[in-house]
Amino acid sequence: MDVTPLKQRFILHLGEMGSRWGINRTVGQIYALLFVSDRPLNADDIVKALGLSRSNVSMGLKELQSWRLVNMQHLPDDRRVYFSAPEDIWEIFRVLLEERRKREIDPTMSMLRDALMEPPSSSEDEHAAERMQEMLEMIEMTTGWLDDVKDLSPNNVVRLMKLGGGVSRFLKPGNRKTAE
Amino acid sequence: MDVTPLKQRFILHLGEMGSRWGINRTVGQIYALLFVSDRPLNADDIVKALGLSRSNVSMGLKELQSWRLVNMQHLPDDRRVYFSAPEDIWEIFRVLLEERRKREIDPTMSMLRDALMEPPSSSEDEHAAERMQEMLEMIEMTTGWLDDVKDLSPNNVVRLMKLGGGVSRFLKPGNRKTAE
DNA sequence: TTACAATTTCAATAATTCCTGAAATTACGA
DNA sequence: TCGTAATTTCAGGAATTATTGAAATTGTAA
Repeated sequence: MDVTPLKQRFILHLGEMGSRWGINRTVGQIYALLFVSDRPLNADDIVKALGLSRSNVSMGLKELQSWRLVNMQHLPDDRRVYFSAPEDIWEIFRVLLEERRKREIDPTMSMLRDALMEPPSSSEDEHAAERMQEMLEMIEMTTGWLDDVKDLSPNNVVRLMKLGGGVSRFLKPGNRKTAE
Repeated sequence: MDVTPLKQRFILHLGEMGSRWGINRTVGQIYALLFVSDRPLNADDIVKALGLSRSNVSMGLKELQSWRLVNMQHLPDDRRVYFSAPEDIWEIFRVLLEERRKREIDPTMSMLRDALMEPPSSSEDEHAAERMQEMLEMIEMTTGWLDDVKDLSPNNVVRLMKLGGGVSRFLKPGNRKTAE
C-alpha cells in the first residue's frame, strides 16, 4: 500500500517528533497513518504502508492501545482486527493529557506525598521539605484543575480556550470556588 | 559532599522520571539537587554530591540553561559559576510549559501550516488534509490560550486553578472573547 | 603577557532502546 | 477437535543515546 506525499510528510514528521513525546518513531508513524486514514486499517495494511516488520507493528499498536489513542474494530467476514484513531480531536487531546499526567506527574505526586510524611530532621532537610511541599502543592492544584476541566464538553473546552487571558476578568481577589 | 536521605530520594526519583520528560537521568538529578538546595552550587559541588563526571555535569548544566530552568551567579572572591533553581514554583511551571511547547508543539504547527498550503489533489488527500486541519486548529487554539494565560500573575494562575470546572459558569454559548 | 583555575569540547565506549525474524500462542471456521 | 490465519512474544543484533577522560579553550589575577 502506497502513501500519498501529503500523508508521507505528516507520517515522517510525527515519527520524528515521537521521540520528544515519549513514544518511539514507529509508534508515532503508526499513529499518524491511522490519524489521516479515511478508513480503519489492519496490521498488514500498516506493514505495507510503512515498511515495518509485522512484530514491530504489533508492539506499536499495543503501545497505542495503552495510551488509549486507537480504537479496535472488526469488519464483516474478516477475522483481522482493524484500528483507527478516534474522530473527535478534542477527545484525543483530553486522553493525551490524561495519559501524560498519569505517566509523568502522578508518580512524582505519590513520591512527594510519601517522602513528606515524616518531619525533617535538620535545617537543611527543613528547606528541602519546604521546596518539595511547594512542588507538591503546585502539582495537586494543576491536576485538580485538569480533573475539573476534563469533564467539560468539547464545545466548552473550545470556549474556554477562546476566553484565554480573559478569565482574569473573573478572577477578582475576592472570588471563591463557590462564589457567583 | 553528601546528600541527606530525603534529598537523595527526591534526586533519584527525578532522575528516573527524567527519561519520561525528555531529559536524561543526570540532567534530572542535577535539577533536583539544585531545586532542594538551600544555596547555589558550583559544578564541583554537583560532581561531589551526585558522583558524576565533571564533563557530564557541564553538559547537564548547559542543557538546563537551554531549558531556562537554572540561574547563574557569581559569589564574591570566587571565580567559579554558581547555579540555582528559580524560587517561584509557578514561574518554573510557566517556563516548563513554554519550553515544552517550543520543543513539542511548535514544530508540528509549522509543518501543518506549510503542508496545508497547497490544495489536496485526491479525495484521499482531501480527507487527510481535513484531519490535519483539525489538528492544526486544536494546536493553534491551545497555544493561543497558553500565550494568554502565561501573562497572568502567579496569584491569578492559582485562582484560575482553584476555579477549576467552575469556569463553565462563564462559558455561556453566547460568550465572546470581548463580551462582558 | 603569563600562569593557572574553571569550563567546555569531543572522540571513544558504555548503556539503553529499538527493531527484526523465528517460534509460540491465540482465535476462529469447518 | 483440527487446521490455519492472525497475532504476540522474545532473544539477538542494530541503532541510538548517555557518559567519560583527555585535550582544548576560556577567563582572570598578578
